Amino acid sequence: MSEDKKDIHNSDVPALCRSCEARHRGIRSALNAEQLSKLNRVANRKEFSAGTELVGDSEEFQTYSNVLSGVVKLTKTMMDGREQIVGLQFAPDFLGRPFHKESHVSAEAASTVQLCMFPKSSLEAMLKDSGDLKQRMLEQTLTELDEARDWMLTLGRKTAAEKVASFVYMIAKHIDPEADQNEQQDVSFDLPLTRADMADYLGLTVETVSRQLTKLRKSGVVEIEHNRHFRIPDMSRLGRFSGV
Amino acid sequence: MSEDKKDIHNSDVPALCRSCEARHRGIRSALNAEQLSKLNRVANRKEFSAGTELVGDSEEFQTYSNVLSGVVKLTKTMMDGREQIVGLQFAPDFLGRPFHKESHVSAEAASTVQLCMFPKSSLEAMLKDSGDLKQRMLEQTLTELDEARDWMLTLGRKTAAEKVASFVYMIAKHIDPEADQNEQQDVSFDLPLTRADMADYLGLTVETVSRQLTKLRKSGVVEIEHNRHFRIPDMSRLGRFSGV
DNA sequence: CGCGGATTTGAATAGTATCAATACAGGTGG
DNA sequence: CCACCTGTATTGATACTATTCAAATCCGCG
Repeated sequence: MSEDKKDIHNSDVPALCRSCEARHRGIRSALNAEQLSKLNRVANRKEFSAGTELVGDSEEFQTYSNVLSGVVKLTKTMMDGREQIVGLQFAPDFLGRPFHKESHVSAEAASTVQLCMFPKSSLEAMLKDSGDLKQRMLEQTLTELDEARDWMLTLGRKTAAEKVASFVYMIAKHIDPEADQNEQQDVSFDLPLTRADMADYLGLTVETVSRQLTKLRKSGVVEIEHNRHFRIPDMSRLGRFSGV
Repeated sequence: MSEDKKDIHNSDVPALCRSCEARHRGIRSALNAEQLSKLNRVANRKEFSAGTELVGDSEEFQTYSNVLSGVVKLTKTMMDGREQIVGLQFAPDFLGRPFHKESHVSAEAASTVQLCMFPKSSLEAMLKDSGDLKQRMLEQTLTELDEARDWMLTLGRKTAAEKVASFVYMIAKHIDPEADQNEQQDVSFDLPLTRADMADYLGLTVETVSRQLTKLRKSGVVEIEHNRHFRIPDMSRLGRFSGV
């Protein structure tokens, strides 16, 4: 409480948090420097390899996290095994569901993931008396709700071709938020997800995803190398394929 | 600021707010009695008939509202007219998108709707210094996010039959939150939406919705009278049709 | 009682899923 | 360094679900 703000940016913030990307990107980070400094005493950085289950469905969780790097997928699964990805969390997103004992989704590392983990109680205590933290939390949650609603339109009303184009567009824009409507800007990236993940995100089968990617490739909208590396020569063109 | 709490429950709260259902149901109301009392000076109750557009897409909105009665649908529309409902707001839900100038969904009265409306600035001022309000807001937003994610599973992975059953189940449970898994409880209600609305919520066509409702009726899972009145003799049975 | 919108029903079609086989990439051990 | 092996991705043929187009029926209402 009596910490000097200047110190926060120096020795008071341990290497753990200094290297934590969550400090750098403003908007979607639920924690600011001062709060991170308080949390550092109990925080704890861990790495998980792709496929690791971080939180099971209906499982009681004891920690919250910030994503430092990699991608976490939030999924829902039906009894017979049908699966739907309902959210993707990139750095520096906050991971967890305040005010609920159990998670109603399961969280899995989609790629290698680094998390900064801290106990439930620590965050909840901070949430209680920091209006600023609540505010940031509210903002991230509202953003996630907006994204979920955008995705509902995709799931409910778009064709397979539009779905796949929308997905690629979404990822590309996440990599380079600037590239957009106007000029023909090019973006390239390594997709952190498998075709199966794409299918689970889009409510399609792997085969359909693959076929639609082939179509996009043949029409020159995307270039794909080694399955994972994508290049979009013209974002506005891809945008047109995703059906606005 | 110096208002006496006792008064809040009497004369200080005008008829407008005394009758406002938002005061009665705890969880999803973003406003408590004290806050309502402050807002009452600028609040304003209005009624809209089914089909009225409340907020257009990309429109700058100047007011927030609480839903007093009826149902508001939040929709997204594609250029070519394809439409998807991305949220339904019942009393006493809060309606609006804090921290954004424009709405990214359009809001339309699905039935006759009564709203308690107040200016953007009033709420935002309150939000600034009331941690409690932020908290309630955060809770409603998290709940809406949970609901959106549940619905993503429905949109992405369920069959038409399961979608329709899921929708009826969702509405029934909204009417009677108690009725549920265990015994064969019966619930009945008047559906506040048209078949076209159901289709837009489920990502289906009206014809498919109609066919699936017929199937459900013929198998005795639901009874339907005059198109709008539904009775579910056994909620657990309906639950089984919606595919968990 | 008749009108207009909403709903149901029917037949043909289109879009995805399913099933099956092949190709490819990355990692391992010889 | 190469051959193999395993998981991932692509491609093909067929089946099925939901859409589309068309028509009939129902419902609320003047």
